[in-house]
Amino acid sequence: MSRRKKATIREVAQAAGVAVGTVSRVLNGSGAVAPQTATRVREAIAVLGFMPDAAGRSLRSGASRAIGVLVPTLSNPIFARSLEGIERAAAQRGFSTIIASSGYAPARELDVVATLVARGVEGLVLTLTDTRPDRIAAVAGQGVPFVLAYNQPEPNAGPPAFALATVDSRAALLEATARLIALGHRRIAFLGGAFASSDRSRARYEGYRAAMTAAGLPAWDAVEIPFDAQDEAYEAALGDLIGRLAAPTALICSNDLLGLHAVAAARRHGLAVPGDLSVVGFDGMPMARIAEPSLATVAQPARRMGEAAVDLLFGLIAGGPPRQLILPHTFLEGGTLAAARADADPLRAGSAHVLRPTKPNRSPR
Amino acid sequence: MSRRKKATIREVAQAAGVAVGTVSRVLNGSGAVAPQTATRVREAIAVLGFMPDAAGRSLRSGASRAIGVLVPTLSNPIFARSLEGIERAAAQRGFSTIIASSGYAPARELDVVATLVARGVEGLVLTLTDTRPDRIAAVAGQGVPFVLAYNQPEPNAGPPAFALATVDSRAALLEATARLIALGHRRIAFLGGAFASSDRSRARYEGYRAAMTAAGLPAWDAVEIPFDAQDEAYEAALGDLIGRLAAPTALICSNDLLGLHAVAAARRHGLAVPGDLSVVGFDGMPMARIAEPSLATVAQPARRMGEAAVDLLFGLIAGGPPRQLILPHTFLEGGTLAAARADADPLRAGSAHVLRPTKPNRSPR
DNA sequence: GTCGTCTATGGAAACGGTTCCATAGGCGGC
DNA sequence: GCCGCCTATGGAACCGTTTCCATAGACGAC
Repeated sequence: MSRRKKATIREVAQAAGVAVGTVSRVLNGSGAVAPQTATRVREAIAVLGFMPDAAGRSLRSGASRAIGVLVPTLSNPIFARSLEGIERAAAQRGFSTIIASSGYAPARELDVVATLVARGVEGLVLTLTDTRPDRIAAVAGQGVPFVLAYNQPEPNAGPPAFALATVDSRAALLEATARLIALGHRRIAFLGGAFASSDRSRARYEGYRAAMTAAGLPAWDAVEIPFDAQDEAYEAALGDLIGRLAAPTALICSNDLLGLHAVAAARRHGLAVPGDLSVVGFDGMPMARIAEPSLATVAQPARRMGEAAVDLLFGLIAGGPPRQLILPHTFLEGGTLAAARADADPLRAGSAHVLRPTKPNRSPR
Repeated sequence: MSRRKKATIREVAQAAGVAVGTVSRVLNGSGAVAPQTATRVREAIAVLGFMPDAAGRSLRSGASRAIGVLVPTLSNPIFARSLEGIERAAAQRGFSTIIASSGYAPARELDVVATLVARGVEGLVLTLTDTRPDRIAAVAGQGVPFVLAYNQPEPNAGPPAFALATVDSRAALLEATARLIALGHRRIAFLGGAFASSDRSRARYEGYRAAMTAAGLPAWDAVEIPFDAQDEAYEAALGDLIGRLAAPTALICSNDLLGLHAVAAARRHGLAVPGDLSVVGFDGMPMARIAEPSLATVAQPARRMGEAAVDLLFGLIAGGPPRQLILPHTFLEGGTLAAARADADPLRAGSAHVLRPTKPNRSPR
């Protein structure tokens, strides 16, 4: 059943008693082939277990039937899920998916893209760490169609110069922050991934800022957390926040992973969530939703985003114009959300902030 | 800076005033090249921004510098993390990673492998859904070196016929089950992924069985959950278990994803974890560890397993014999673990099991 | 019957590299 | 001073496929 050595198109041609060109035509349905001949060829293919070699095909035709994907990391389930959408949508068109990750390192990114291009991918789905115009131009200079996914470059006047599939992070966070304000929160802090590695984090912070400003509240400086942070880093960051004279009563996190870690860190600091601190995330990871308390969050359709990005990409490959797609987000209520306590505001209540013990209740290891 | 059209080796040769063979030699460090000539060639390469085309290279030399990876799903962070290890270890050797997922469908699996092989990958890292000898033979028949990761085929006498990197699921679950028994649990149920799609799930069940039998306790039938299960499926499965006259006081799950869902489902059924039900998972997902209560689990070194699999693979590619590597697992205590309540055993306490209300405490949506 | 058209097919060139073979020149040993 | 070997390099074959061109034969129109 299994062949020792891979059969070539020449062997198939010989077995079927036709020329290699004819086999190729049968394979690709390109030229006219007599039905009877085609059958004979197909039989030979089946008997020999022939599969066309991708390298030979790609070399001659330039069609590798593969797309390249760059994500910052596979450890964040949101990217993993979007990859599932990409992989499925590509496979549906007979395309393979070559995956690479940048590890959130802007410096490696362009090299990785170049490697993918050298592999002959026909298109790229990229989540870049850095989306300044010159970086995007550098990618465009590779001459391969590409779609940005999850990215949130500065909006640009005129027709779009590149394709994009994303949610409107800024608007989503504006909305989420407004919810917290409506719940009576006044001191709302923002915890985000490093701005240098994530335009999403930055866009979300801007949304937060805009909402705070609109409500006449002071926007806090963003607390940036590196993407490879360990538990201790979260704990330290949170300790810094709650140690302040006027500690926040709510915390907005630029993704669910941060949100879950923030909840855990708050707990270790002896804060009740949502009693002492409300927390909101971003992404809508299923695992954050089944946590207790469930994480309030802005859900984005990750899988669909992956599929949409591939759709856009094949539009480009077919010669269409670059389109920018904003997918809908949904605010999900959750157990980490509560109204601000009446006594939470030291200015209003006239009481000084009470410092809590730092780590009274560390959970068992 | 960016080239409109990709340069070829012939253009480089012309620019440097040498033959194409010489450029190739510089590129691969294969033959002897005068330092001065090499410099000239390297300059031409830099000026033209030349990158060798993978298809051409692969076609002639058979060296695609790519490996193929098959995982059941990317949605389980354990595979995503192992992929990070694979990707990194491969990239370190200048290899790209082509990823495909089977979606836990045994039927698709062999096709996917064939597709990867047709792409000319030089090796495969596979997590198969089905590891019966004939399936492994079918993979071996493709003539490409491969390593199984995470898989747990029936042990075989004699020297190993294929390479393997895994933890000893059976031993790990034997140990975990023994821990529960030591905590006084007698009625311990097993919740696993569908056996038909996971030899790990099966091996873990066997470990559980062995431990129960060794302790003179009856082993329960495994409750199998499909891998695409929704919340409702978990709830139903758990409802069935706790609705029994002699309900379990502990639950062993074949992975952390199941474990987290089981904890959530138990909560929705009004059971306290670990008060009414202890839960143990498998994998050591970071997210399960920061949950409250933290999930007791058997941790496996996912990233290292990915790296180890690639090491084994390159051993094979270099012509070495297939090696089988068992990585160490660690039992992690967690908040989902408690001693069995004294009144938990209806036989011993002489009291009938009290049926609890089914869904009194559903968490907010 | 001749011509033109159309279909089915054979055969060869081409894709962009690597690898092998041939060879020119330099150099040391005798 | 000749021979042989070694180094550096040129040039061509080759990998497996697609694509293009040529052609044989069938068939309809006149």
